[in-house]
Amino acid sequence: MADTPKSDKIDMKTLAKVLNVSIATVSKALRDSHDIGPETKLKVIEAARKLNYVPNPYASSLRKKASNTIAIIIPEIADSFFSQAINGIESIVAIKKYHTLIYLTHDSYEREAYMFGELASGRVDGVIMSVASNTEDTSHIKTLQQAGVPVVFFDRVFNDLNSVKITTDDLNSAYVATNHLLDASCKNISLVTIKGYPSILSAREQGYKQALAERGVQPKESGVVTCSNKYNNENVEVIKEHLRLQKPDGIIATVEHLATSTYLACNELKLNIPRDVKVVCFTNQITAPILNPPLTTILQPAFDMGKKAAQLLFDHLAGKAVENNKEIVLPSTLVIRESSIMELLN
Amino acid sequence: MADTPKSDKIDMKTLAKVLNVSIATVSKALRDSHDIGPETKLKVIEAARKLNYVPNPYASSLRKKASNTIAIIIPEIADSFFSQAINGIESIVAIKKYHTLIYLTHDSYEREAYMFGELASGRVDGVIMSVASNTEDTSHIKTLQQAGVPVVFFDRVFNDLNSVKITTDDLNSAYVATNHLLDASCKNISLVTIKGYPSILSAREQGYKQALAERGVQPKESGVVTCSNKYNNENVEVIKEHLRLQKPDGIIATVEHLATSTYLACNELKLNIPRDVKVVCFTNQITAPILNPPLTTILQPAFDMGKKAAQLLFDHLAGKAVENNKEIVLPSTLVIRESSIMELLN
DNA sequence: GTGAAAGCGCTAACAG
DNA sequence: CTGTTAGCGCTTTCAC
Repeated sequence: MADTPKSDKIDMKTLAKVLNVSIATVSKALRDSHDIGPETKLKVIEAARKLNYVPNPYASSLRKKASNTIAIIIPEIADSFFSQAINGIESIVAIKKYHTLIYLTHDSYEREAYMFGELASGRVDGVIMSVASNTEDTSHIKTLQQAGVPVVFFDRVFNDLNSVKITTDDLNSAYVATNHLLDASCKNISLVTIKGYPSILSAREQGYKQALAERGVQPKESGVVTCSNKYNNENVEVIKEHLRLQKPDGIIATVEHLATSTYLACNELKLNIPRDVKVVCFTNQITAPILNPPLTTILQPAFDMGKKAAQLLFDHLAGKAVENNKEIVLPSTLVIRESSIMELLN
Repeated sequence: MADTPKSDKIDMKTLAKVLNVSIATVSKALRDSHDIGPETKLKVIEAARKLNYVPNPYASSLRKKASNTIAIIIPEIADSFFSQAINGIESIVAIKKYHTLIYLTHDSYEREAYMFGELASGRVDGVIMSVASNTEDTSHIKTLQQAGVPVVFFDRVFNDLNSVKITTDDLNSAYVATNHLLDASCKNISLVTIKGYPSILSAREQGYKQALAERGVQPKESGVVTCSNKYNNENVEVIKEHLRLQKPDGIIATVEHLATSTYLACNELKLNIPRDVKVVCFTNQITAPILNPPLTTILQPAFDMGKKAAQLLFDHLAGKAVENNKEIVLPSTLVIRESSIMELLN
């Protein structure tokens, strides 16, 4: 009834019949095997092209025990860091002519573990991932690794796992950002952050505290504002409350969407950025320069992190010796704009 | 040498052996077939769980001629519209326990056509796509459809193709935006846009021109600024040039990254938004309210478009009668902020 | 250089 | 209710 007239699928068998050769010959010719004569090869390839032959990937995967597919497992996608990282991964995957399965954990350990389960039995040849914020048990990851599937981590990594990790210098970036605010004569700097995220946000918090301590400021717990993971109005309220109570003159926001919340909170309280509060945020959003005021950011090398992760995964798949516990740290850069500058430019 | 001790893959055969039943019984028990006794079923499921059995997806796909996988084919991913749409798609895919392959065309017809080729032979059960800007020939799409793979379009669609399409009311949104600027007493409104994108940007251009015409303003060609597809500095120069020559007092930017370019161009020329130029942009970026000034946007229902596209694809896959040429139009909304407002709020 | 045959792991008839 | 059997479409020894 539907108008989808199944066009006659042509497979190797029919191809072989048409060409009056064996199916084995077709297979070898198409994979450019050394033991097929050049004319035969040409004939086969020509016929395949003409008849629009497309090999069945699953038959081939089943036989070869290789899927030519990788998985990307990340917490979320509507985030410029992750989407730029995907671009980096894709830049390599496309060259290798692999396929990419994408899975979003929405920062849930349960989903992450479920997804890893789905990847057993050869669905993918390798995995690139950034772990969910509430993942503590890593057995799902280990199980997959033990099954022979390499897992490369980027951004949010697990240090106790024996595998390649691509990170950026979170601790140092926060350290630099904090010092930058101190240099801009902030006396009371707060960190606006999110619960969880073991590896990465705690590194940022450490960098922040370390910088304060070195400058003789005792970091107090009340300087850390804990927001929710989701982009919502609640966070604006939490930050407003903090601004009212603690009256910080500097804020470091540790994740992208908290920039918006922080700006809105300041606006609603009629606090001027940077005069009353100076702001720095970890974000890759392209709108940073046109915010009110232009936002000082810690720009992460998202694309390159994704690209590097993919490169190392493919090195591993190609059997190249990849140091098992390799940890690559790509630098983030502090891009200074008006939101953290002392003297207004006018 | 690598420390990846292939754990003994356990398959149905070994599972059957352990349980002292036939392999068929195992298969049926696991798929909850009606003709297996409840105790046997339990025994099998229990053993499978205990031995950590995971079915080989490719063997099953090969046999069933169904992959439980769909493909998303989109121009780019570092764009809030597309990443939010993916979230919408994923919200359904996750429920259906399907898998998602993702392909980025980078707006290239050649890559798009290549990717469609890869999808023949059953790699996916269905496709959700937004076409590349320079795709004119649709034979690659038709070929896949004729092979029985349903293709659902969203956002950038082809009208001559016989399939489900999810769009937003681009023409009307531009029409509304233009009228909004006219109401704000703009006399000389320009459209900042991009070459190509047959379906969607031309609809926006039409809406713009139609609104002008109805208000007795003859739209002139010089009112349309053509930028490049990529986010770069060149676009800023093109827009500056236009601002200098045409002195528009209103600008409608048709794609997300042109908001940044337009703001930067105005800043560099020291043109005040909204006093000298009022700006409206098609964008879903969450930073719109904190720009300088807050940006009036045409907000597209990205998540819902993706979700609806996925729902209809699964309806089709489930054999439900889906009207073949169904076209669903979800409304965009004009969110008015300071960038297009006549009187400053102070 | 080419072909026959076995089988990857699973599902679906069909018998019993 | 359970088991036997025949493939899905491809790759890969191993004979010829």
